[in-house]
Amino acid sequence: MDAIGFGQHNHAECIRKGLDSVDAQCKAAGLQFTPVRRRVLEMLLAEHRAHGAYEILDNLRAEGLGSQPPVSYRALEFLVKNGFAHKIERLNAFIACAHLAENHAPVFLICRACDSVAETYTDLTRSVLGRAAKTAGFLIERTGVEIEGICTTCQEGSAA
Amino acid sequence: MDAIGFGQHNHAECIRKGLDSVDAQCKAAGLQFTPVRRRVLEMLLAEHRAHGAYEILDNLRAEGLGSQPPVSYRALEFLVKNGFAHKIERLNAFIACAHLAENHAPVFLICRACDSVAETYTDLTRSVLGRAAKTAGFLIERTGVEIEGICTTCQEGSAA
DNA sequence: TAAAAAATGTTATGATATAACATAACATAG
DNA sequence: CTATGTTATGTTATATCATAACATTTTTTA
Repeated sequence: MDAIGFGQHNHAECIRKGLDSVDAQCKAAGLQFTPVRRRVLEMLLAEHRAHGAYEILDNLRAEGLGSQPPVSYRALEFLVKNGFAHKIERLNAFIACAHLAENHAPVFLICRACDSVAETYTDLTRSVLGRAAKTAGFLIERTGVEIEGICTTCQEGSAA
Repeated sequence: MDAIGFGQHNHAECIRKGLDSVDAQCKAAGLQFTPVRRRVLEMLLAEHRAHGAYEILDNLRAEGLGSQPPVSYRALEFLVKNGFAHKIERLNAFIACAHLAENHAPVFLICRACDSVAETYTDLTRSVLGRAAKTAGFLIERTGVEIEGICTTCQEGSAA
């Protein structure tokens, strides 16, 4: 139920901070952080792994917050659109943003052994990628970098 | 029917070279480059954009080469597994590899206006991404970099 | 408080993908 | 050249992921 992200941390704190931060950002931007949206973000924050839309929906249903697919998809869309969550395309699943506040080009490290997902980021304009795009005269609007492999914890596990 | 990739080029030549190269690689590796697999690769090579599995299937069906989803998915899986094609996760679609031969960490530039996809690449170990992963002690196995935006051609178009 | 805008509820369906098992083609050792 | 294992194909059925469309409710704002 822990050792994720990758690395130990005070997870309750991590959830609270995430919710508080989004709460504040929504107030500032005049966005409605409704019960369903808040609860979905809370579910995503609960674990540093990607959650499928139907998994989220099952939870919402159990709590009487919604029962049909559009409910979870809408909440997730809201979170993604406003930068509070990201979609991991490779997994068709969603994860809470780990770098709220900063404007960033997210990079995901996906462990195929334990399914945990860590988020780091890169300054795209200064990276190899940015230069490559520039050379091609390509106007970058959005980026997704997904790296699949084995996290530190799982490497240790198999080495034992 | 052209001006893709991004940039003009002899496209018939481009298709022939792709098929020949894969043909040779399969022979060398003892892989069966069967009619269905060859035809699917040819379809992918025909245009520098991503093709959905069902679009491929429709074509195969029209040619009497297969009629059920597993047919196209299997051929695509073969091509992807052996590095002859890539899956663009963001589009749930497939594209012929533009850098056969070289061992590369592909980077896709996806134009949301004309749907063309250009493939470039990065040396992952030396890039920002590689360093980020290294810091986290993450063992990289596969990478996918997808950049969405507007290609040169389409920028010119809207500026006119 | 009326009108507009945003969010939610609900039905239905579309789009993507694979499990599972039967059959056929191919490879190669005897 | 044929038995055996392996790889590829055919086919049915179903799992999984996602959204269009429209009715209703809530919230915002004029």
